[in-house]
Amino acid sequence: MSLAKPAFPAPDHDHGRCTAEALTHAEAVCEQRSQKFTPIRRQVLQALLSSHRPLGAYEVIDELAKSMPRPAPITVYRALDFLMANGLVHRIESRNAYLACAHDHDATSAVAFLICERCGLVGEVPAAPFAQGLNQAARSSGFAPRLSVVEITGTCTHCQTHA
Amino acid sequence: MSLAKPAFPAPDHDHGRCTAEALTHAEAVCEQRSQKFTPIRRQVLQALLSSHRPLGAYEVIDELAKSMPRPAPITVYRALDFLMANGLVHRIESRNAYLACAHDHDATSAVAFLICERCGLVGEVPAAPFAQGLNQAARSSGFAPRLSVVEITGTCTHCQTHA
DNA sequence: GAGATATTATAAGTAAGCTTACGATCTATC
DNA sequence: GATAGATCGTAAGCTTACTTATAATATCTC
Ligand SMILES: [Zn+2]
Ligand SMILES: [Zn+2]
Ligand SMILES: [Zn+2]
Ligand SMILES: [Zn+2]
Repeated sequence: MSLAKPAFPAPDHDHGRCTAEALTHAEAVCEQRSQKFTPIRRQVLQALLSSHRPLGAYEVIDELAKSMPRPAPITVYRALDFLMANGLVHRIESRNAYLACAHDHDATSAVAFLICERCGLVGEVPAAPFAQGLNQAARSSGFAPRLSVVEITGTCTHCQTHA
Repeated sequence: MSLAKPAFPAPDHDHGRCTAEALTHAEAVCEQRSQKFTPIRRQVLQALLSSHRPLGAYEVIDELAKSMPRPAPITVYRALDFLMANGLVHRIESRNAYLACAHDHDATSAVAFLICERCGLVGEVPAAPFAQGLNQAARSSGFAPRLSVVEITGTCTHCQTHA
């Protein structure tokens, strides 16, 4: 509920507002970039926003099927591609799944994901604090890093206290 | 060729020796743990060792099919599970693929993977130098990290110089 | 309002990743 | 040498992930 969103979604956060803000943000981003935030793109984003869990493409389809004629895979993939290209959705590599980005971070700035093994929720933290160490480790091997995937599994605060 | 293996496999390294050492190491590990390094497990590891590229399960099957009756998926998955459980193989999450571990690192110590976009080779670097920063970033959100997936794509030394 | 461009719908298909089920064999261990 | 546990073979099937291809709309531009 605070203005600065926490890295990990609190169980008691105002998710309605959380969703609304994300949609508003998406509209703004598309406006800014002269990109069209079409109905299907909005619906896919809404499906992902329904939780802070990453959804596989077919889970998105299932989610959408609840409120519309079941979309074809290609339809969803196109929307996901669009949303990712515009920094509105992240792909969680270790899950082959997609997560709505609830933050207003720079599209180029790297993030790390915190994946709770117990409840499945996923949070984002900025990678800036440790990105340098990461890149340095790569460069010391003569490797030129371009994109880093950092996905940390563990237990979130809430699940730790409710063991 | 040096004793301390480089993080990224050099194009001119003695791969025969590299493979032989990895197999010897695997034998030793299994011996130590009273685990059986059966023929199929050895063959799967050898298939992965044939390159420093991560192979998908079906690529492993294809590789094995060259020198034996085509194994069933389950056969390969069982062997992969065994090899991973014993720290002889890593799973590259961003590729859904498996990589033979050529290093003698502690099974519990985290590693990061360097994935060359051009040649597909993958190197390992110890995550120790930046693991602390990583864990701290997670803990600052009250998150208890257990396992980190760090996969860095970019360009390896060799491919940089041979643009 | 004609033509170009972007987006979506429809249909079908490919292939990877992984599992379930069950019987056979092999290997300790008593 | 009987029993239990581990491993492997065989067969089949399921789900997810993603693509190709083509036709239909919608939107923009002149
Ligand atoms: Zn984000
Ligand atoms: Zn949790
Ligand atoms: Zn390793
Ligand atoms: Zn390379």
